[in-house]
Amino acid sequence: MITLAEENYLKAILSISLNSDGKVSTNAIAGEIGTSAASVSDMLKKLQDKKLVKYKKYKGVSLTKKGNSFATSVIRKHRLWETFLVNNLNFDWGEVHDVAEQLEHIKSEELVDRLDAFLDYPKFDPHGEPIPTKDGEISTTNTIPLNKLSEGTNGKVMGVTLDEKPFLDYLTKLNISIGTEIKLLEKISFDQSISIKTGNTKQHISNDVAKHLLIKTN
Amino acid sequence: MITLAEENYLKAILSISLNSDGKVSTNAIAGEIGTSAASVSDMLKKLQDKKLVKYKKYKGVSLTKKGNSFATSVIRKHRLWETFLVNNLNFDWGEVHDVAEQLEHIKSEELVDRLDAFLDYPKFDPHGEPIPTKDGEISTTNTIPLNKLSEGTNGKVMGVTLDEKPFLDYLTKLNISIGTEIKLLEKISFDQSISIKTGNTKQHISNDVAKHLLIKTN
DNA sequence: CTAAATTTTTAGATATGTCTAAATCTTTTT
DNA sequence: AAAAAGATTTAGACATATCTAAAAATTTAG
Ligand SMILES: [Mn+2]
Ligand SMILES: [Mn+2]
Ligand SMILES: [Mn+2]
Ligand SMILES: [Mn+2]
Repeated sequence: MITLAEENYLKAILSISLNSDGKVSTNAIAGEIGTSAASVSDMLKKLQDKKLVKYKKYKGVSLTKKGNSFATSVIRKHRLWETFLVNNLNFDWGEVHDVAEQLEHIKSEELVDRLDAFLDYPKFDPHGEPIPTKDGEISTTNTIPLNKLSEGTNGKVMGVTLDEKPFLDYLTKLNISIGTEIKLLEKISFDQSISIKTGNTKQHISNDVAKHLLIKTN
Repeated sequence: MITLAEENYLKAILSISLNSDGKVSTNAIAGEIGTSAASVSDMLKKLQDKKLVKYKKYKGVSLTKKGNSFATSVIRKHRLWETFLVNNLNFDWGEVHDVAEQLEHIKSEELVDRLDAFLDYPKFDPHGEPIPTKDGEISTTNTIPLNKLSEGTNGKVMGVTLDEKPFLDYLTKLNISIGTEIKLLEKISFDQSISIKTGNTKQHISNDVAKHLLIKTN
């Protein structure tokens, strides 16, 4: 049996390796989970014993096929639950992440399958993040983070890569949500902050915000 | 914070005290949870420290107001989830208990409220068991266990007091579900087994089965 | 290529929840 | 009212998951 803590470590390792390449470091995992590097070291040994990761001391870690499959399944459950919460229980997109962190650990294949069917096999969650299929496929989209676009480019917000409430509340305040058309007006080289136009209003946002907005250019 | 294990103990204490009176014994809890009496002793001390139970060594335990409120809330969540699983995800009534045992521990008041509204404030779960209201009211029904009825009585099945799969599968095989009209034909004094008539068919069931069927007489 | 800085691991504690075996308390028999 | 039986608690272990502090390895700088 795989425990809740183990699931969270596997998910963290997958998340990190999707946004970087090569082996995942102990410190990166500690940062992602909000725990000490010592705890991570301990856990990596256990995951190694269970053949869920490939781990060489001091050399970082990567998921085995089995580990990747578990991690993907947890992300699938997380995103399906988020979709349910927003679509059916009328939660706001900023309110669902914490509850989904709990629901993702409910163990029942049948439940996930039926929830998926009930939701009519959604491809993306309320944050525009792709929902892995039952057999572990994660669809990739040809989107670019807003901060990587060049000045003058037009595009549409397809998703966000952070689903914490303060961030999403700020986006709501900026009148930005999935589907919003955005034009990148100007990039300030001093701090990489960005001027954008949405509808008829100009706004200015930090690089930290821009990098979490996935844009599909027109 | 109340832990998952603590919630299960409180729920067990409430369940037992609903079907008996006076203090709840250590052994009864151990039996209900499927754990050792030693573990129960340990836990009762912790629950006492948290003011969730009133406990005197060797003298049994009872829930405080606070403990009762938590326990009721867990049962409410359990039954709401079971209702969701049957009504919306097309689970059979025998398949939902184990998953609900997990879902009942998800912590989010908002979630429970919204689920309740989504289900349109159901009063009973798929097994005919009453769903406590948000403020902890558990409706009582004027039903009698089938084994307590006298010969010749007619009635309707309003609920079951056991929701394990083997039992519910057997009921399905007997063509008995909630709403089924039953006539008690004969009680055998030797083993308290019972002859019944449902529709046009006569069947014979044990006392063990009959006692878990709640009947409303016509 | 050494020395300093950083990262990672190990050592030793702590908290939770469980177990078995032994001790103690309570209830039932005789 | 003692002895036996039964219920309950305590004692001592163990597994999981976490932490801080110290040691060791690796990486980066000078
Ligand atoms: Mn999320
Ligand atoms: Mn999401
Ligand atoms: Mn149930
Ligand atoms: Mn039920």
